[in-house]
Amino acid sequence: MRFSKQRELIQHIVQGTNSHPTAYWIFNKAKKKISNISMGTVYRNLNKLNNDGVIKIFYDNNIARYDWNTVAHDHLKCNKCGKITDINMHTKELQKKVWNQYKFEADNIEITISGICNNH
Amino acid sequence: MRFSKQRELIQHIVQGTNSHPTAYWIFNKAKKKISNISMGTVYRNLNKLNNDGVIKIFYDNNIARYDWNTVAHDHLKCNKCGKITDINMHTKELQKKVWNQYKFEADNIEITISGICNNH
DNA sequence: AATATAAATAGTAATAATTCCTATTACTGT
DNA sequence: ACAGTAATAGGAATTATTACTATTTATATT
Ligand SMILES: [Mn+2]
Ligand SMILES: [Mn+2]
Ligand SMILES: [Zn+2]
Ligand SMILES: [Zn+2]
Repeated sequence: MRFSKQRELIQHIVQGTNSHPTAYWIFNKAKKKISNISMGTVYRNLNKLNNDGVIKIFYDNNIARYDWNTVAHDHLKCNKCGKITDINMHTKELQKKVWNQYKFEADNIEITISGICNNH
Repeated sequence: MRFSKQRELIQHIVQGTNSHPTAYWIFNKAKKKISNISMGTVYRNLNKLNNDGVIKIFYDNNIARYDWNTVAHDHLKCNKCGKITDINMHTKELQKKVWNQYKFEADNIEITISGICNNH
């Protein structure tokens, strides 16, 4: 993979926030440094970085969000303030259970819990 | 809520399959009975039925799927054949854990597990 | 340093998924 | 039967994402 300052910037933006940003948020942030950057470039590079395991993509209802934290973990989403927080459920146990009960070879477990966070 | 034959048909379609269909699949099925039905009508009524607790909506990556089974349960998605199967994890425990550890009031827990099903 | 190459980008068009708008329709009470 | 009104239907609009292509840029080779 060839170097590109666009991809480097996009990676830095994702790695510089805990907010689990959307592509559009990243695009707007990137524009401040590279004013003519395009959405196509943002999406192309986010997917590339995800495929390389540099960042992680996940879906919040029907929109993609990007996460610098590539270690398996889960999320709490507050319905009041929209904040998405990292949590850790031990999914290894679920993985085993699913194999024992359903003979299903799980390679990805996503748990998204929505509700009301401790700020309210 | 006023009666409409469109909504009745949409409800019947969702309740008549275990395939966790998308809006588009439901739309195509509905067209066979009401040829001029529109996507807007399909979405509006699916959301209405979901809000009334008649059916349940969930998201498979970035697209909505609809489920006649309104009792809390989770899903296995096969990456080879695309089949989505119902499973039961005890989310009550997770709910408690999240409250104890993070003081987060969970009102919805969605677990989607992807991998390879026992047909392969 | 100049050149060749192949990959990446910008800009735009296309597609897919969903929501919004407004004329029409159907339930309710007279 | 009729009027009033709120819900509905269909299509237009919006949003999110991907595809296309001429141009630019990084890197390897001379
Ligand atoms: Mn995270
Ligand atoms: Mn189900
Ligand atoms: Zn909150
Ligand atoms: Zn399968």
